[in-house]
Amino acid sequence: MLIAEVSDKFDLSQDTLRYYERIGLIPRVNRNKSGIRDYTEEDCRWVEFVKCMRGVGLPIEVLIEYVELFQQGDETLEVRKQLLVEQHKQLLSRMEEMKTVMERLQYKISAYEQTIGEKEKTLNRTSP
Amino acid sequence: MLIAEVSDKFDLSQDTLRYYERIGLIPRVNRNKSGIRDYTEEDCRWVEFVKCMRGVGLPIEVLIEYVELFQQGDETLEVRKQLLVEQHKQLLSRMEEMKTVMERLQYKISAYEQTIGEKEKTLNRTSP
DNA sequence: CTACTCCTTTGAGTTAACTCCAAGTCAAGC
DNA sequence: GCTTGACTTGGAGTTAACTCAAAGGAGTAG
Repeated sequence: MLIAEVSDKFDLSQDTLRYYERIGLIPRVNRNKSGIRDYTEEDCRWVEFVKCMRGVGLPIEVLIEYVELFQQGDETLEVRKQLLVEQHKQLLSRMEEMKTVMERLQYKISAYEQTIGEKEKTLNRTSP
Repeated sequence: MLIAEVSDKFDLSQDTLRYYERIGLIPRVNRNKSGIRDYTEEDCRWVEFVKCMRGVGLPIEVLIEYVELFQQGDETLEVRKQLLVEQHKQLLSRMEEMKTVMERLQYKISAYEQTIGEKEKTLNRTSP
């Protein structure tokens, strides 16, 4: 698969794809005889994985570390698992924070509705 | 309240507090006769509000707009409410995304546990 | 062969959100 | 009166995460 197709498929610019590879956010992609990137299925899965994880804010350094560990083989299974567990935990606590903020927003919204409702009542009383 | 206290209270650097004010993320804080910021209770509530909302990723521009609308008075009640409703919606969809990512992580973690478990069995079989 | 398009690399530029710095002011302590 | 320290301002510097640009190679169309 060429970079243009991967770019379309995952809605990431070619520059971003090259950048991700450069900094080790995905493993190095093979080139064909003329030096052009040829993404395998597995490369695509990495791209998709990274896009997904970045999308919810997992730090780049963590993902880079994950790729590095992955490339070191089976000895790092446990460490990789721990890394995922830690990120899962982080996501959970961020979600909890978001939940309380959403409740706060909802409270404020209700207060606005209340206020607006009262304004309208006043208006109806004063304008015949 | 002096900037140093506000800085401590909300764990934001003085630079950040000044920056927030400069870009309109909080309304302008009054200065005393010698030009030094003197935060009122309301200023503090703004700081806390902004810190909270930024913490879950509400965009700065949106918050700036909210402050502007607020300062325009009661005519903007409805618009402000809509703005909050929209942000509430955004948070909800981000939370849904995070939830599916967390499920995915959990799935991966289980797969790791499985694999590691099998490795150990093999080890136990081969080492007396 | 020439032109064109798509890719390559290296390195520089951009944007957001701070963060730091220099020069200056003011009030308090000695 | 001088020093100290916390503050002021405007503006420059930093970092992360892209994003763009310049220079060049490979393969295809005319």
